Amino acid sequence: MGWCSSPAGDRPQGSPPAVGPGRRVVRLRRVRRQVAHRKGVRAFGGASRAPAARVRVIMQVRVRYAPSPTGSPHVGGVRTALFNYLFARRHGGAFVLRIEDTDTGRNRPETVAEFLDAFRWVGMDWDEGPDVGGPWGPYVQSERTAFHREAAERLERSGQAYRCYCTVEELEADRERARHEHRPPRYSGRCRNLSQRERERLRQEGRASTLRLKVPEDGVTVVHDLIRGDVTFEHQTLGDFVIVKSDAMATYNFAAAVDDNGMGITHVIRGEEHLSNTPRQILVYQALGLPLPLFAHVPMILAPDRAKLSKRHGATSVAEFREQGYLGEALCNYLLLLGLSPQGDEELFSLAQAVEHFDLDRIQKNAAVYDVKKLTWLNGIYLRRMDVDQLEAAARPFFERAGIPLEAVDPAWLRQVLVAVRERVSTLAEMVEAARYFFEEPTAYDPAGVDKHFSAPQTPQLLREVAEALASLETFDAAGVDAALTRLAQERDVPRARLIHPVRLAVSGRTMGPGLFDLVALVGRERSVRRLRAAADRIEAAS
RNA sequence: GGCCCCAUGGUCUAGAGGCCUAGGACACCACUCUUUCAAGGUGGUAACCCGGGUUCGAAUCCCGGUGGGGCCA
Repeated sequence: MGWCSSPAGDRPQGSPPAVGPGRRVVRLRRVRRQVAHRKGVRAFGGASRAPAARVRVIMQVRVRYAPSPTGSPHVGGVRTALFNYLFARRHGGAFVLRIEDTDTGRNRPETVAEFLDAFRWVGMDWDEGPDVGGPWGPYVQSERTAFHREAAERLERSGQAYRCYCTVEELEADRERARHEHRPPRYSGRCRNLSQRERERLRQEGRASTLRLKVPEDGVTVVHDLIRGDVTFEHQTLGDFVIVKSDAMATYNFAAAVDDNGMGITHVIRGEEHLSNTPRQILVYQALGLPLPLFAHVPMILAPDRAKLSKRHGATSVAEFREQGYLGEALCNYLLLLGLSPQGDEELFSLAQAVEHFDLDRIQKNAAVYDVKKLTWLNGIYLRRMDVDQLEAAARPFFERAGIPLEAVDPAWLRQVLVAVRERVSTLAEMVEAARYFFEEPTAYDPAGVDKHFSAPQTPQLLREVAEALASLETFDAAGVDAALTRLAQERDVPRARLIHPVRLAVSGRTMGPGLFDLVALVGRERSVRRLRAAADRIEAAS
């Protein structure tokens, strides 16, 4: 059968023993399997039921990310998608998106667009998906129910699955008993060997039924995980699990297996939370006589309190980061750094560069806690290195949203402001606030600054003199402002700093910001002069 | 409760038995640059979960414990 699993004692040839696979062994095995794969030993067919048909084709890598549209995409999901994307691009394969919308209760169809949006924003594109279509569709699970039904019927007909008429109460009681007796809470098998007559009688009673897969009572299923090595599950602990619910919908494990096969997926790369489900899916593949894909379970991302990510942890949804002024490229870089280590010490790289170096071998096994501070640091770097035109485009919406309309603003001047201001901020949202006084009159002066720089008795007088000097300046630019202030400081025999600090506070309302001469030059002659005089007035009025 | 995964500073990580006096990054602290604040530069504080083995030698391999996480309903 496939390369990934085997009943007890029936190990595929060429597979090394499961005992203590060191990292090195794992890698060797990985290479070997990859080769088998490349040779295209077996064709992955759509609904193909002829595993005997061996076609020599170059096997194309096909991976998928399959989100459930039940909420906003969060960083963990996006990172998993990123890994899939990288793997596909690295191996010249196809990256497929499939929407798993069969959990009808919690579905929010409108979030599908959010997912696509988030993926595009971090820089991914995909070869097949609900929006672009493709030859292996449909790409929405609820439209694939016919495949699930067909597969289920096949299993029922062949006796590999059976109808179970147990009621919820009965199952609950079983589980309770198992818990008391410290046994695994698996299905009792009560309906497994029902006679034709008994089954008929229960049906007549009007009992709802589920379809369960017959799991071999003994033996094990081993998952040959590309990241974790061999993981063994005893069938004893699995029990006959439900593959079709009483409402005729396929369960997750069943639908996922049928669809992954039906869409020609060769590598299932997904979050670690699915590792425990994998033996069930493997059992489905085997019952159906389908070749197995390769599995790789990537570690999860945890919130700072080490719990699973959830809304109460603040910004974990990609949309929130975006609204706070993080850059898609920066988030992408950060997510890649979480759980994946580049070869050298260089931590800055683009998605395209990551493709060059991507290797499942370098994915960490343990869950990672995300740290916004590092993301923020990275974002600042991206902000500072960003092309100015792109910076302008990215920043505009943030100004508009902050109530600073930009229609009347000269784009060239805007870009200069952005460049001056981006040196000292980490996000676009911060940038807007840091730049506010370039667009609006300062409404208040920094209180600490007032104490420090407005308290000297001669300050109002000096500010007025600076205003005069600027008003009569020949060329109003940074160098001119610099010269004017220096000259005035000499004439009044005060240190330059005695002028610079009050002027900064008067013109910007703040004690920090870009170099003062650039700042004044950018604010402009008119407004600078006006603000200097206004500050002088206010100081005098207050004393 | 059963099963599964995982374990290097506060956080992300390097580490494939001797290159380890455990390396890098964020954060933190100090210094430096400077008209302010940042950025930059320099330096610093800080980790192999615990206990047993195996070995001449263990962060690294094995076993057990502890802790964290996940799945099952």
